[in-house]
Amino acid sequence: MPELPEVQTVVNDLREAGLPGRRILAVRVNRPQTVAPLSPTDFSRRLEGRIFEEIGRYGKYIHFKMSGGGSLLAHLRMTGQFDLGRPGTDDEADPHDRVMFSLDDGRRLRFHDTRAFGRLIFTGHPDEILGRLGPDALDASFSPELFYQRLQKHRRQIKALLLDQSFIAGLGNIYCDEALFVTGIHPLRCSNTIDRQKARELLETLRSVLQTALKNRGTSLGEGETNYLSAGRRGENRSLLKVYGRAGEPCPRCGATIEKIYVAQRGTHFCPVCQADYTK
DNA sequence: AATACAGCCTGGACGC
DNA sequence: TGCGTCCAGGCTGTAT
Repeated sequence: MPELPEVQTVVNDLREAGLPGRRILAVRVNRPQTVAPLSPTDFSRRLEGRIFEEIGRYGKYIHFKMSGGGSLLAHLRMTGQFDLGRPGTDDEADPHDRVMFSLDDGRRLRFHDTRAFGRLIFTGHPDEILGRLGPDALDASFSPELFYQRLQKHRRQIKALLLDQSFIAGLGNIYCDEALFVTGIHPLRCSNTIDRQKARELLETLRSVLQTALKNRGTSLGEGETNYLSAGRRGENRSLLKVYGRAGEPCPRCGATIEKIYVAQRGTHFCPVCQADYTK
């Protein structure tokens, strides 16, 4: 499931595949909800003729800056994938291709999304959406001191807070569990009980976990079509996960049994010994 | 302010 | 083998 490293991998792959500079000749919307709130007709009309100029990322959003000043914001949610390849025929139509862009070099950019949670938003004012997000987790100007100050402003379960995109942008369920384990912080610990030193350690660990995952092209968990892929390739980070998806297995650090609980309605994996410092 | 929960989806895992 | 049931998860909107 795409979090920051997976989204950044998609951005890198689309850049490398030469999407920047390509002009959209035609847009086909197979699932109207994917491009809401615009209608399929408006979405298509407003994008046809524009050139993909730059591709960036903020949090889990992909930000395509288009010629003429508009922006296409893409959120992959659970199963969204971009595939930039040769044009296909209708015979090969995939029922999960939600939107297709025909490009001026004969290729086709497909937005494939099995579970259909993903969104493509065309807007002239991307800041209205991106401005609601907290600092990007990898933004170097987001300092440990600022992170500490922001933790102090809330009295929330630390994992719930890290998952909140308006607090810090880019983290999801997998990398939160991993970073809390490495730092030895219980996922239910109250955010304002984390001291300056521990806050610094947590932010540095989060970044280290994300950077490592990025080097491995992210985490693919399963084998089916809902599995994360970019440029047709799996992410190779799964074997490095220490607690996520390992409930019932021994902790790699102390040998205690990894537990699974629910925090903010998400499956949460942790070691009850290494992360025992639970303070309400 | 923090939390809970339904809703959006559907493949895949699991149990019988 | 085949069928039914439930789970996974990001995010939004609503309720408590």
